Amino acid sequence: MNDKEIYKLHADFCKFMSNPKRIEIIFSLECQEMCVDEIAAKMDIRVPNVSQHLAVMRERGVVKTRREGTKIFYKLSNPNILKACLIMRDVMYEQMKENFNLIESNQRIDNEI
Amino acid sequence: MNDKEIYKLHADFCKFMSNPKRIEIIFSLECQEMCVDEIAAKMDIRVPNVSQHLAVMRERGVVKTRREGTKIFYKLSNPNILKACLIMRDVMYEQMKENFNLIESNQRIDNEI
DNA sequence: TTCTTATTTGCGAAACATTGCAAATAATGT
DNA sequence: ACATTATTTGCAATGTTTCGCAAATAAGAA
Repeated sequence: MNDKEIYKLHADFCKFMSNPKRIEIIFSLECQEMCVDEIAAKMDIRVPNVSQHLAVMRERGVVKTRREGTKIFYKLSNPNILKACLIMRDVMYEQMKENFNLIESNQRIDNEI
Repeated sequence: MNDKEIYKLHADFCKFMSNPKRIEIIFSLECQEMCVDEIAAKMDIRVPNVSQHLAVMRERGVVKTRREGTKIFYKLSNPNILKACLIMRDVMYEQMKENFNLIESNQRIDNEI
């Protein structure tokens, strides 16, 4: 397997991170297993749509399933997936704070001119 | 700002992770600043294409720039971005290893039948 | 100013992602 | 077998991403 193929697999594995609904699903599964209709109710979106997003993540091994009667429970396959999401959220928050401070100090300069 | 808006910003900030070329750029900037044509040469893709990917990341604050004459040097805005990428790559490698072991043990079972 | 080098931008074509809805499947109980 | 509940799948419409190419911009040198 060459470098380019690894980068492709890596990007494909991380694809779930580029969609707000999938990010929300990941955070919903932080502390508990949930089944499709529970997630759909919590997020207030349609069941087939949730199922489609979960399918994307299950195919890539981001989430795992466990059947219990007619219900299928979903959970994160690895707690480090949540860890990576939290790191990225923190970096984003830092970025937002810095940008806000930049605007603040520019306004101060503007007032002084 | 409500939950849904945060998830949207989060997904947008992580968008760079869902593309193999952008992942490769992130790893290229791991230890050093680089300018557009250096990255293009290293990756063997066209300069405008690299510039477009860098623009996506600069707009979102994933990379920062520094001008030096006609050259513009790019670097990661925060080392934790690389950390998150490395965590995801390791999770993926673990997953691949598990899947491989599953295939191996199924082959053993197949031979025994 | 004109030339050179480095980078960005605009735009169109092709590929891909997202969603809703209806229909299909799957397990279980009557 | 039929009904019920939970989930998935197929498909079409719409929206988004990616990429190549040509043209535009930006800094510096001749």
